[in-house]
This record gives sequence, structure tokens and C-alpha cells, in this order.
Amino acid sequence: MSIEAFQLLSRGGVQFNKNKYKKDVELFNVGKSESKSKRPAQGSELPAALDFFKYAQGAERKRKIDSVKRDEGGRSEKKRKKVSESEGNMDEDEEEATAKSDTHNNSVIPRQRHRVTTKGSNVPECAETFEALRDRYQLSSHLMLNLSKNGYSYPTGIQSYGAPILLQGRDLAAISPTGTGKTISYLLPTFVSLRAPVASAETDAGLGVRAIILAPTRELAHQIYNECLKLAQGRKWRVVLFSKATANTFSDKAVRDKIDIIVSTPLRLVASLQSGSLSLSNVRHLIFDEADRMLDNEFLPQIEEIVAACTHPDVQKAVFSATLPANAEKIALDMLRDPIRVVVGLKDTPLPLIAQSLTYVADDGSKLPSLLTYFSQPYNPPVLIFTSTQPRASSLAEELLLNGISNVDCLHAGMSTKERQDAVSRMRKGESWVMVSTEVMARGMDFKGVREVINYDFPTTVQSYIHRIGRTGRAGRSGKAVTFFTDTDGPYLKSIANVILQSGQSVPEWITKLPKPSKMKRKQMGKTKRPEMVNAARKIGRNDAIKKR
DNA sequence: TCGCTTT
Repeated sequence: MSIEAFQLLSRGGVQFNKNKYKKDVELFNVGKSESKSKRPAQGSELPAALDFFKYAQGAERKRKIDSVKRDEGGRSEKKRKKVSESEGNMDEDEEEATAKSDTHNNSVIPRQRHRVTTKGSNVPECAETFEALRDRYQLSSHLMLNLSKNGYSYPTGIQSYGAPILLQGRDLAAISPTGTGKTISYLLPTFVSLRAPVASAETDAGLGVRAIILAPTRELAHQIYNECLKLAQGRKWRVVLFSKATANTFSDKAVRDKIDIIVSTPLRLVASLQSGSLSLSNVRHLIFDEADRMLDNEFLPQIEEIVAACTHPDVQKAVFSATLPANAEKIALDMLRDPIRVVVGLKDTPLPLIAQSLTYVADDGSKLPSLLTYFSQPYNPPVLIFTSTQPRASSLAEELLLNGISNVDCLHAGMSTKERQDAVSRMRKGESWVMVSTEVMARGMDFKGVREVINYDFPTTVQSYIHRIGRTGRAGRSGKAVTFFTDTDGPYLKSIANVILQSGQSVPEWITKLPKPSKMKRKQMGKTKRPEMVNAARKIGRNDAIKKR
């Protein structure tokens, strides 16, 4: 490897135009150049210093740490306000927690500090270390080993606060930013609470599945399932990723009764409930990941049906998300019993680690040229691109290919299960340089390498924005998010700009001077710029206020 | 609003 190659890589960029930068691309293919279609070497195949998927940009780092500090200052200011406004009969507790940085990269990336706020009665003390958790709640040596084996050496903020709450059998509403370890924060307590696999005959847990974990997309359910397998290693836990195929095996009662944990999407589970092949009467732990999505209008009827089917008197419920708008939070808290609410960081705010920017592209037709310009400059693969519809995702992926960009993948829910699985698998292996996808990839997906997110089409809610850009900057790494906006995106622009400002970054001044969106902003951000609609929204807002009085 | 997800 030449000095030039090192410099290219350490700058964090690989040129995209394969012909123009043929030599650079070939440098990545050392030892694999026999195959034309081979993608660049990556991960363990590269010496650490040349691994551009892991390389932290030195120059940018300092600036980001500074912005984290600034942000912390801003947070405590706001926090004081919040606390003084809180209700009297609730215990308020406010402490600093240290979030785990990526174990992969401990030497490079500083640990991120997040403020943690808890609200509720008798909040259990947080656990600073997994050892403290073990001593207090009798974690098996097995589980401890699986944690360390998989690189979990220190609990993140949500893990050290959330796990004790769940282990005390309490209901929980947890809000923690993207990429801060929410999955482990509920899976670990679940495994501890279940004590032993039902198949091991060490428990008298009764028959039938005891824990259900629900997620909005198949890909996310699959990812959660993979995390389950990491913690289950070496014991006879039966964890099932629910699908049509696994559901069919449930007609056999003997099989059905030996299941410990089911990970599923809601509709799949409801289908099995309705066919009578599954009983949830022994479920003790019910967990909703991406809770605000799960409690929206489309999923809520299914969720209600599942909750109603969990008839055991001691069922513990917990909801998790990076965003929880007021209406979703109300539904969640109504569903929970004497809940504790934990907020890590500032609610509905992206991580300061993600460098966000807005790019003006006059109209839809200007987007592709802008994107191609973007790719003609150094950038950090892999890149995740979001579009608003399935056909737009497919055609953009095609356009990029036609323009000589290689290793482009596409993923949307209109594709077959196998196509979807293949696309995720290529992404996991680092074989995709560019993935074009729809909202289906926006939530929960943890592709550790993603360095840049591009919102090719403007997100229509702040929640969507926060989740989309949260595909980068995970586990303490830095990331970059670029959002294209056109003239027609005006109504949404200010809300997104506010999110960017809230996370301690700047936006062009003229955007901050745009007129305020309607008063319904909290519920449905953006709205429309047609004045009659704004007026209508105002009217509704006023009527609601009158009703309350 | 519409499009996104879920069989």
C-alpha cells in the first residue's frame, strides 16, 4: 500500500467514478483483484489503519467533541426548566450517565455523555456496570460471558437505567437516541427474568411462550432476533423469529409449548392468534420496539389485539423508541401499569455526533444531478439514501448504476423476502457502497459501517428525519447526514431546521426566519403552506382548547 | 396529504 492510498483512505473518502479513479479502487482490492466483480476489501481484511469503514476522521473529531460540550450546556439549561415544571407527586431523578462507546473502537472515540431523566414512583437505582447488575439481580455467568464475548463491556445510559427497572418487574417507557443500545437494554433483563429455558426443566414457568418482542419491519425483527441469539449462546433457549414458516410449526402443541421468546412483526402475530395456533396466555414480558410507530393508527388495532391476548395477570410491558411524540406517549402510558419513564439525552433530538446539513436543490429534476455531483467528490461509503416511494427507490438505484456507480443496492417492501434478505446481507458484509431505500429502513436498523445518510426525498415528519439520520452515528461513532430540499418542501423545512438547531448545529439564517408552521406542529409537523389549511388547523387547535376547559 | 409498514 502506498502513502497515497493511506492518505486517500484516511481522508475518509473513496472516489466513486470507477474509471476516473481506477487506481484508487484497485488499491482496495489488494489480494482479491483476480475477480472483476469483487468489492473492496473491508473489515478484518484490511489493516486497522486502512479500514475506511472504521476510520475516525481526526480533524473533524475535535470539532464534534466541542459541539457535544456546547450541547451539554444547552441541555442542562433546558432540563432545569423541565424539572421545575414537573408534577409534585412524581419522584424526579436526574443524573448523568456515561454511555458506552463502541467497543470496537474504544481507543479512537471518546465516550459520550448523556443526561438521563427518570420519572415515576420508586425508581430503582441505576447500574453503572454489568457486574453491578449481576450482583444485584443474579445474572448467570453464562449471560455475563455472552455479553463480554459480543463486545458489550460497559452498559450504555439506557442499559444502566432501563435494565434495573425491568428487572424489578416494572413497566417502562424508554426514550433513548438512535444507536445507544436499546435492544440490549430490554433483551438482557428479559433473559434474566425468564431465568432458564423452558426446555431445561429448571423452571415451573408453565407452558407457552413467555416473552414477546414486537418490531415494525421484518428486517428489524430479524436484527433483534440476531441479538437474542448472541445472548442465548450456549443454553437451550428457544427463540423464534416469527414468520409464515415458523408459524406453521406451531400447530404442533409440543413445539409451541417449548418456546421461550418470540420476535415478530404485529400482523404476523395477529394472524396466528386469529388462526388459533398460538396462545399468549403465558406471556410475562411484552416489549414494543419503535413504540411510536407501533402505536400509530395503522399498527394500533393489531397492538390492542395482542395486548388483549396476553391474559396473564403479571404481564410486564415496556416500550422503547428514540422518538415519542406526545400523542404516542399518552397511548403508551395509558397502556402501562405504574410506569417509569426514562429519557436519555433530549427527547426528539438527534445525536450531536451526526453532522447534519441541508442542501437546496430547486426541484425534483435537479436532485439526480446534485447527487451525482455529490458522488463525484470524496465521500464515506457505505451511504444510505432515502426516497419517498418504492418506485423512486428502484429507479434511483438504476440511475446510479447507469451513471457508472457500482455496488448500488436497493431495498423496499415491494421486493420479495429473499431480495430484501440479500440486500440486508450485502449491507452487513460491507458489500454495498450505496443503498437506496424507503422508510422501511428508517428505523432501528443497525448497519455499523454507515457513515453518511442522504435524504434524497425530504422526510415528512421530524420523527422520520431523526430515525433516518440515526442510521449513522451509531454506538459513539461520528456520521454525516445530508438532506435535499426543493421549493415544495418549504412547509416541512422549518421543523427539520429546528431539529438541527436543537442538536447544537447551525442552519442558514433565512430558514430560521421562515414563518412558523401551524399550531398543530407537535402533532403533525409541517402541514401545508396553503393558507386555508393552516387556518383550518388553527381552528381545530382552538376547538380542542375549548373542549378541555 | 400521502406513502410507508405489517399477511
